[in-house]
Amino acid sequence: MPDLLDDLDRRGLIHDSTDRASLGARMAEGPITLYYGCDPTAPSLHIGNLIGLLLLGRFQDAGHRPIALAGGATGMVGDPSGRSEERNLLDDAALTANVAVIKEQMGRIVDLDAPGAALVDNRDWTGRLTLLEFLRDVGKHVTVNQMLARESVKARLESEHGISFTEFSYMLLQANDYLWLHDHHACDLQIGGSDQWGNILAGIDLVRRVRSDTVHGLCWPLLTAADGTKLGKTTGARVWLDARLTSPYAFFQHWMRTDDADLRRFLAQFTRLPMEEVEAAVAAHEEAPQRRLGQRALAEHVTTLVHGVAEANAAGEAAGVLFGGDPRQASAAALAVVAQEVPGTSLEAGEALSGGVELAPVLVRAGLAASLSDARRQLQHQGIAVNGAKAAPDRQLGPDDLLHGRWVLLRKGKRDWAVVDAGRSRAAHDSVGPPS
RNA sequence: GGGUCGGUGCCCGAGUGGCCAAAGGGAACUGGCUGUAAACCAGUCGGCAUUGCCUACGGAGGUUCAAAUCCUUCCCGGCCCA
Repeated sequence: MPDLLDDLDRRGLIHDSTDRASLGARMAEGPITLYYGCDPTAPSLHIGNLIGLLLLGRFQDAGHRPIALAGGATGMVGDPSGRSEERNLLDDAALTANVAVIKEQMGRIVDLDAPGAALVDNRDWTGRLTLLEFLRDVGKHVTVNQMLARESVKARLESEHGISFTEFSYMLLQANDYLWLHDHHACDLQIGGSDQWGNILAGIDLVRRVRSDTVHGLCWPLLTAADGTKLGKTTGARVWLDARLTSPYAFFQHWMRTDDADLRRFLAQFTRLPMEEVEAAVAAHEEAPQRRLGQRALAEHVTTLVHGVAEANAAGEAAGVLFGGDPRQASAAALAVVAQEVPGTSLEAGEALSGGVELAPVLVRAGLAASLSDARRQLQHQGIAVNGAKAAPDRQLGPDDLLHGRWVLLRKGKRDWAVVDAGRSRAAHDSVGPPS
């Protein structure tokens, strides 16, 4: 087994760390307890959180003890890091629901039932902390001068939006988490994205001041895709771990579309493949980039990790049908798989194929267009294909369009597919419309 | 609390009575070229309707034939003063 820190280095996962040598020495002594926290600001984690969870897993594999923290308390306050504006606060019910989802998702990626591992919610200890205790036990150890020096605070002070006292206090809550975990779980390492570095340092300082103990921090570079956009977004929207928000098929496709330039890094950071295999996969890919072997390997690994083997296979199979060749040649069984994976709709009452069905409203229902205007625009621009063949702007759906007597495949642009299912009632089938 | 400046479409940002659904940039979408990639070129980018209507420029009122643009008031923020 190679040295863990060296391995992380090769994967490009170490952006910054507290004294590397002493951290290495501490890890060599025996199992270290480390934590990674996610705030429940949305109803699901997204692929950006995957790095941290996987990292917990990497440490676990190396014999260390991971703690996943759901920020039930910090989520109420809102982290100003990387934010140009004040956050909107979530109400209690939404927060509680989000925490439940996040906990489940964390457990899916990391084995939190293993001995030494833990899943915690910082609301459990922060919720009962009184204001006076907080001011005396935490606030007293931190100078406002230091807090003002933090980049995230500075940026907000200079912006016209300002920063509320609530968000300004955020770093103290997170620092207190570290202290609490250090006290109760002997946690000596906190990991996070580089945007968390300031918060992590605040915790390390607090532990040193209050307990005179040296604890560690490690952060990975905040990911951006090769084109400079923030990671975790496809077509402007986040890629969620929740299958209801991002279907396994869409999830799979997100990775299939990875830029060649990002392949090595993503394989290294989003999969548990040994680095030798990552290098081999990249080398194989570069032999014949047009075969997209690297993207496929990446998509299969990550989708399996998040949604399981069965879903990953189904998504891959559906992609094979859609991108393989002429969908009119596909078997009924293959189309059934596609219909499961791709967004879909069915015919409305009153829409009879024999009479010809207007395409635009169907595109909207299937989620391929945002509005009728948008749908018409796409048709006008030759952006829509029916069963793989470009559709004229006045194209209507008729009985001859049914594949295997049941399905019509619609495509927008090169890669967005949807299926019209004439064999099912609409109510049971609609599956469009995740939040943004 | 006082003064002052500001709140524009997904984001940034012009516009300061009609020619404004609102310049420009970014993002996004489609087409072309490709490898379900990148880069590049072209088009699109509030909604409904096939050249007309509706909804929009922080909220609510008002002035006017006509307001994102003027007035009143409320909410939110920056800066200065207390």
